[in-house]
Amino acid sequence: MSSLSSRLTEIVSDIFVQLELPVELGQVDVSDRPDLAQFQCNGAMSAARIAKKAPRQIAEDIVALLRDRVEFETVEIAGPGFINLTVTDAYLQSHLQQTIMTDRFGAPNLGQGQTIVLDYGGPNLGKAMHVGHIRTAIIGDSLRKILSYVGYKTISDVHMGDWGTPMGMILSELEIRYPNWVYFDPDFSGDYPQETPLTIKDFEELYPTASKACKADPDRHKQAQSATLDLQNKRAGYYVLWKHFTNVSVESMKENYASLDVHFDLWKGESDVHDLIAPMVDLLKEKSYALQSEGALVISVEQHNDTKEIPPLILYKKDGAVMYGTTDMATLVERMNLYHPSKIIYVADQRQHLHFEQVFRAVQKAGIVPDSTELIHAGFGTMNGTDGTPFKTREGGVMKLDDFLEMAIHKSLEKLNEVHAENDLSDKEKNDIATKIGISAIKFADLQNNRISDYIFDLDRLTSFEGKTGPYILYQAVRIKSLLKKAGDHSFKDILVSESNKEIILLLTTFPDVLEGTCRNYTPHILCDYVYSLAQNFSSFYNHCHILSEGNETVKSSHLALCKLILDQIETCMGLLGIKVPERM
RNA sequence: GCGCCCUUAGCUCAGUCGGAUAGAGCGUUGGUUUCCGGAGCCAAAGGCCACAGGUUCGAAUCCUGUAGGGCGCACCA
Repeated sequence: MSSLSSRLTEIVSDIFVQLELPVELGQVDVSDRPDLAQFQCNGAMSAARIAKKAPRQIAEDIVALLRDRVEFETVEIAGPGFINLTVTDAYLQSHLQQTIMTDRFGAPNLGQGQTIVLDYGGPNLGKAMHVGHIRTAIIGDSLRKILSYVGYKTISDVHMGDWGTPMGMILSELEIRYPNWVYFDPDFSGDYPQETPLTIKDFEELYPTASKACKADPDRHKQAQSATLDLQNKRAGYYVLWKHFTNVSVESMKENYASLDVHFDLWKGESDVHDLIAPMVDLLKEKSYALQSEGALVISVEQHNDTKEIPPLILYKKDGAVMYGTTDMATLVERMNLYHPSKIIYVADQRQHLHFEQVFRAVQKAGIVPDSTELIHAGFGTMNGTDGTPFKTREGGVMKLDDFLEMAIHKSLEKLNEVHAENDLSDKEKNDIATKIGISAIKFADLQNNRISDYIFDLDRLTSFEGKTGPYILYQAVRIKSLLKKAGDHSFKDILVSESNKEIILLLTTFPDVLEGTCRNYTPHILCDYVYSLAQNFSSFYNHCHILSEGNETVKSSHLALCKLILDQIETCMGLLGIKVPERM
């Protein structure tokens, strides 16, 4: 770690050790009271109990040893025993140049090359993607980028829902509608048609109709379950037809994810691990973990110190079909074999928490995943509308993902036409910029919330361009780009610390801490907060300090170098959030 | 019934390992442009951190209880 506060922590910790106090009490943080000092250490107060001395006395002892250090401008004690620290401008400047102005802004290497598998897609085959799929994609893809940046090798998997009951619902629905299709003729033995009988349009209506019918009629539901089982047993006609709609569906998903600018390394699904299920279950039977219960084959996941009842995970339903718990387990068999990851992170709705707990316990019990691999459910809140109930469009339906994106982009385009009324941008440029702005608004609005709390899907807020938004940050970055262009050729060298830029330089030195904090609980909102502060600080600096008219060449060059550094930081942070910065806007 | 999560400004949310005067954005009110891009900047008003106890030198943060809300609990994902 090479943030400035972590450097100071090293210095102060040494002194705590010298005084035979616990090393961790030497923790130095950015001050809560910038009017008093830049940094603070609260350890003297905690040490009082251990050392059985007055906190102020301990603070005095520590401060006596700190005063000689060249790093500090002032070292003071305040209140009950806060140690307030302010560094010299020279030290601040050298730290800036030696760590923050290096290739990755002092980013810590947390991953050390270890592998992390991320699972953040989960779209269902045969269903049009809607706004409900947006959170996992945005959060997951951002985590992928952030974790790669701090030294992990990441592998992301879209993990499609392609093997469960919804598949049987669609197949049975088609069989009811088109009983004469060859796919449904059990005696058919020739070659099935190469051409798909279905288009993506068909799916918009097909699944909702089938799902509704199954809910209303138990017999219809049984039919769907039986079709699911037949598919899982790879009944020829079903399987071929399923392949057709897999292809159609995946193509459309790829378009959706491409317009969101979300990437996956693997396009796997539940069905891909089908052949691993039987051997896995055999092994579980051998170890006596798989047991018959109420007609189903289950694995118990209770533990003796449980404070609650936790139901067993069902491996095979009584009709012999598998559910997603089983495919999730088998997927872990595959992931362990192929990648040996140190962590596997599932970015999925918090409502699935119990499911993941069951799966995690089951694979740990079965020895499929060793203790050395951490399994994490990074859950996020339920998506509600502004009235606090599950989100619906004004017409009461689900909002399709591409319609939503289109809305945001369209709104950006309108704003762009206002600003660039003189039409010095081509339509293509405008569309490109509007896309970047619209996507930035959506992604930033989503990521800036702590992922665990429920999510208010507020269209106006998600596509707003003012205040704490993606477009605001883009705007600041674009202003810097414009400024640097106007300044002409420059070699960026030293950044001189002065009163006008000290605050922003101090902020820049916290970047390594920000990354560390973001990765601690997989919460990109911490990074959002940082990049927003940075943009805000820049904007303030920009308004108070006229750069191009600066007469002193050294000062001007320093300002420009700082602007360049801030721009690079903003672009990097936004990149980690999955947001691209345009040249103009 | 059991369990998990939540409750912070009018609204939407931050608040990391317990630290000093709890912060943003929106909204409201006022100011700001002969000058680098005003999607901006400066400022003000706005808080019983749901409530009640407890632990602590110190609690929005930890513990217990209460109220309100959300969610989950065997063949859906």
